[in-house]
Amino acid sequence: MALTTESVADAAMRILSDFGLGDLTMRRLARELNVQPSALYWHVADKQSLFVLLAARMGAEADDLDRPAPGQGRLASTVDAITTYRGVLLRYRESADIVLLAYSHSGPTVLPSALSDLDADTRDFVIPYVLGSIAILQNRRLFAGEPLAPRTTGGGSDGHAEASFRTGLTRLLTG
Amino acid sequence: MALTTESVADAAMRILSDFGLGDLTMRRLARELNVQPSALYWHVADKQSLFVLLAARMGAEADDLDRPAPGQGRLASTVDAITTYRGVLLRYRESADIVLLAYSHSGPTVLPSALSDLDADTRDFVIPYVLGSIAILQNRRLFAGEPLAPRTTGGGSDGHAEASFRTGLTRLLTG
DNA sequence: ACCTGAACACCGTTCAAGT
DNA sequence: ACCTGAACACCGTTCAAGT
Repeated sequence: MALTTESVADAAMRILSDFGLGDLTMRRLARELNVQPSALYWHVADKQSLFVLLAARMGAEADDLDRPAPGQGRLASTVDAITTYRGVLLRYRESADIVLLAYSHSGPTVLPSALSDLDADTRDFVIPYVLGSIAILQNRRLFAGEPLAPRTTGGGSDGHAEASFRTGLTRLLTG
Repeated sequence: MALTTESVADAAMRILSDFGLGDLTMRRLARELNVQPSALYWHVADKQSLFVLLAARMGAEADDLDRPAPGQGRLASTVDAITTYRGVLLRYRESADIVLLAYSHSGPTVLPSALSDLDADTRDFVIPYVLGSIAILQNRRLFAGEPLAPRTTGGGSDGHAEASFRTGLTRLLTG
């Protein structure tokens, strides 16, 4: 049952999706793993670099989910892939705050390829839009306070919010 | 020298612009004001509602600065006003994180009129873009770590970052 | 009405020491 | 190599009690 960087990140992902960012503390994480808080620092430099790990995982998760529909233009499949990413982030409570930090710190490597493959100029206004939209949505949910929420974990669409997201995204991508 | 909600907010703005969000704690704030931490809670409900106060101040500050240039179209003057707001936020280290929280919590009232006057549908993709862009820029600066930084406090333009910001903004506003 | 003092229940991180 | 134990320097918030 030895600790690894992976097992630490796994536990962190679970805490994040089940309880949120407020409960994702190094001490809580250690408790969950039945070790002393100080043990974590052997496997991870500090909390910030744990965030980078988590962000990269969510990016990879979106890449895995994303098999582009055939007979689709470049624009449409990019919009779809980014929307898939949005769906992934929405499953991890305040993930957008984490990704925002991690991206500011480590650059596009923490993002899914749908975003990191864009040319640098496009990235500079698409990424803020994507992360900003999700962050606001997630913080709104946080304040709405769902103590035992009807978490729509099902793959269903998001309704108006998702449609609006796609509209803005399309405007930014069609310069 | 009695404490007021305003004097608390004033001190908080000073700490934010001089030292950043990491130093903006209730205890530090109390120390600066020569009172016990508990004294603050008579004037402000909690830290979150202090953030709402700060966000509203920055919105108002942008409104004050903004005298629209004559002979300009609606689009151009909106872009200018929002760019002015961006300039205000950039003077308060990690302000975008605060405004993001405050906006998620309290809605468009904490924003400058250039943003709150937009119709609801436009707001839904412009505001995430604006706050996301500034948040990323500010966090990048934070990690770049300027212990005794050459803070470009002068009113000079921001170069590429500002130009890119305006481009994206224009795309979003011209549906 | 406005503030102090003391407490409660926490944080992230470091580091000698153990195995 | 990997982890414990103890410490350091903090947090936000509450609440009885003082003036």
